[in-house]
Amino acid sequence: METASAPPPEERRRDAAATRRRLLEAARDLFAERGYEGTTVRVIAARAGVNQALLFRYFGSKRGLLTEVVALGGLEQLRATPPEELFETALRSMLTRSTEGPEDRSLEVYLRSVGRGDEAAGTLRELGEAYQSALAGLSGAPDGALRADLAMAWLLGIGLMRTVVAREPLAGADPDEVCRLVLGTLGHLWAEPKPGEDGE
Amino acid sequence: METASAPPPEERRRDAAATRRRLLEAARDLFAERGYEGTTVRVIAARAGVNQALLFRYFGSKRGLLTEVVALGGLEQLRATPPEELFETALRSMLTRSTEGPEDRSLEVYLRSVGRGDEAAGTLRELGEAYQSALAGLSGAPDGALRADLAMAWLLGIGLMRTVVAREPLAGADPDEVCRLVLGTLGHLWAEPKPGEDGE
DNA sequence: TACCGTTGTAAGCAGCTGCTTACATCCGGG
DNA sequence: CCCGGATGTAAGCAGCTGCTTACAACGGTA
Repeated sequence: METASAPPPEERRRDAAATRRRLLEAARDLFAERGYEGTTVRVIAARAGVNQALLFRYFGSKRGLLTEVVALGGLEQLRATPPEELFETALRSMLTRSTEGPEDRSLEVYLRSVGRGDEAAGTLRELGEAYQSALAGLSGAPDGALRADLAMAWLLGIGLMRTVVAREPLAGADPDEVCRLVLGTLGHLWAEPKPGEDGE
Repeated sequence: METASAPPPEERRRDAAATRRRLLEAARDLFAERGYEGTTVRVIAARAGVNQALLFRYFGSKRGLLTEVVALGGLEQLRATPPEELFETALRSMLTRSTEGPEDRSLEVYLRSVGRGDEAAGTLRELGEAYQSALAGLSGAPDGALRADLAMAWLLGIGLMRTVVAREPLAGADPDEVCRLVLGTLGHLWAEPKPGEDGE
């Protein structure tokens, strides 16, 4: 069938690297959609079109898979995005379910995986702290970290409300409109003065 | 010990009503702390000091228990609270883990139980819509429902961030301070104009 | 061609989940 | 007293979870 003149990729039938990548991509999307605990290894393997035992061969555990997913495009891409665009980027990617191209889903993965227990704690905490310190600088206030946490909390809540309860009008709202409302309001959070202090 | 002059309660050893109530209270607290899916029937029964089979005798299913928990202090107490105090009341009860007295935990139960799937959907959706319409009136804007959703999303996110990831500084922050920041910021959400429209 | 590590597969493990069943025990009314 | 429904208990069900094991099949190398 295929002309043998093109040697390189040619769809190898047994390809560990490709299998790893497919698992990684399936896990990235599923974790972002359903959270860590809401995603089963069987579903990950199925979406990747791979036997689930291979997940454990290549990543050791479900937790190990999460670690690699987060490490993959996560911290690095975070550092490449200017802080003032960080929140809007994350919010927009959370509001649009397009999922095309290698977007930065790391914040989304983090926020959606936050639910329930210590299972996913360690790895995700690191990513969360990185985002926290990036956002903290946006407010001149000395409690910038707290304000950053509140902003992330809102992001988390919006994501859950949209995809999990899917309640109208939030679920079907125009992303631009939601973005405008949230970003406009958050501007005031950064500026809100501490009690007993003048502005910045 | 006890004078026999008071016949009525006297701690009956087999008391269906008391057992029901203990299960209800245990479930209310646990659902608020861990969410619906994060709470197992065995844990509920254990905290209530009751055999878990009785949970099914009295409520039919875990879902049935949730329905009664929500119906209990939920919608009724919601209607008794003026809308402008609703958000602050819910936020405060979420920020303080005191858990003393029969507080209105209904919004907390709702928000914490929102995670994952359709399991708890029906009953909780009703409660959520009641809160939504109550909050929607706070903004004069025609998209008040959307803004109400966004406010509830923030509440949900703050609760999850505090109890689940327990990340500093949000986890240990002074409730009054958090309250002030959030309420101050939300004031701007109610006032934020729609594009192409003047204020209200 | 014969070999052997790499890759893929099927089955099953223990532990958890919500829920059910069969059975003790209490206790008020006859 | 004693019977029978109400109440409480122990055990177990099927189905799910993350994970492991024993084995088959491929394919580069010697």
